[in-house]
Amino acid sequence: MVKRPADPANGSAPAARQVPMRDFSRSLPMSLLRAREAVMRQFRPSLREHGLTEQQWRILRALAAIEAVEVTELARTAFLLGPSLSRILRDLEARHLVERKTAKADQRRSMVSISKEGVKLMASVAPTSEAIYAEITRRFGARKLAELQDMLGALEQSLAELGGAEEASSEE
Amino acid sequence: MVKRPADPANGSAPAARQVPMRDFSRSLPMSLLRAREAVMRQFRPSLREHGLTEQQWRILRALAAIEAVEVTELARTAFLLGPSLSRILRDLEARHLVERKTAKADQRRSMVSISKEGVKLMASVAPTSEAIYAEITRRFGARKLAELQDMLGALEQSLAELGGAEEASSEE
DNA sequence: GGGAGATACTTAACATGTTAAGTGAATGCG
DNA sequence: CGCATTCACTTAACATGTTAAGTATCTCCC
Repeated sequence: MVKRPADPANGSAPAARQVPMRDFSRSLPMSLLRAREAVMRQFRPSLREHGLTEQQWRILRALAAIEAVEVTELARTAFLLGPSLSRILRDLEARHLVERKTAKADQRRSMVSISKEGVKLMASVAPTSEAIYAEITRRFGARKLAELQDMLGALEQSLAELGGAEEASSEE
Repeated sequence: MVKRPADPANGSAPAARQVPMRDFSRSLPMSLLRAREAVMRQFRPSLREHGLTEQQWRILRALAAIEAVEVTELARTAFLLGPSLSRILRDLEARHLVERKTAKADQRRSMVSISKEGVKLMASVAPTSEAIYAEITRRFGARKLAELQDMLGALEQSLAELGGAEEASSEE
């Protein structure tokens, strides 16, 4: 707790304060990151008790709403990159929480679905999860929450057209 | 592009549609995640061209504003966990982008500062970075952006008091 | 002044993010 | 038909997220 007074005379003077930029802590990415972390911090303990990570939970939730999906489609729904999903599915399958079988019409595709055990696990997690979400909603305000979600959606839209990778010029 | 018609008669019926929950894609964590990803997708290519990851850039930015900081304080500013920061600092130091020296008064602490090379690198990245940020602001609207940041801050506040880990009961 | 406990990191171990490459299976077209 | 492309994943490799241990210092109090 002894807040030491910085001591700038600590040797040679470092080369700082020379590139003026927006206050870092108020940048949009940081705001979004902190907000999301604040939210997830509420859920993680509960998920952890049930042996699930955030991403595994996302996958189960995505699967719970449908009969079966292709891996690629699931990746889009759960917002995971292919490689991550590939690994996680391997593990979830080993734990018998999801099932997978190759599509008959196209041997490249595999259809993924949640298993009975998976459903059971979800049922045991969902109540707590919903309760936490409800508490968050209560604290922040349902109206404000809806408003926030709208703005986030609008932000996504604004940047969707912008693509996001075509501007490299000097290398390759 | 051949949108296959789901084919639910693909064998045994999977066990889905039994745990009703909010529409997954509209959950707050997902909204925040997607929004943040949409934003970062704009910055990553530019950072990558300069051989920096998002987190490395965060660290440099945090350091640019001050003379020197303790690692713990830097972790808070750059919003990184200790272990991540420890690894990244090791690498940034090896690349001579940051400097580190143990505090004289307390051998446990080390003071981190950005190097001249680090400043130079920042100077070469900052313009593009600022331009991208400006474009995002233009597209989404400066007013809405400020409003969004306010809401995100408010959300953090709402959940700050809630702590975020004291509710485990059955284990340990 | 010496040992218990708190501090400030660092390591370790495992899971995911991210990009690139690899693999086997469809497709298109000459 | 035959083969180059495209597709739908999976592997690989490296960086970070996340939690738990480990290590060296410091502090405090008897």
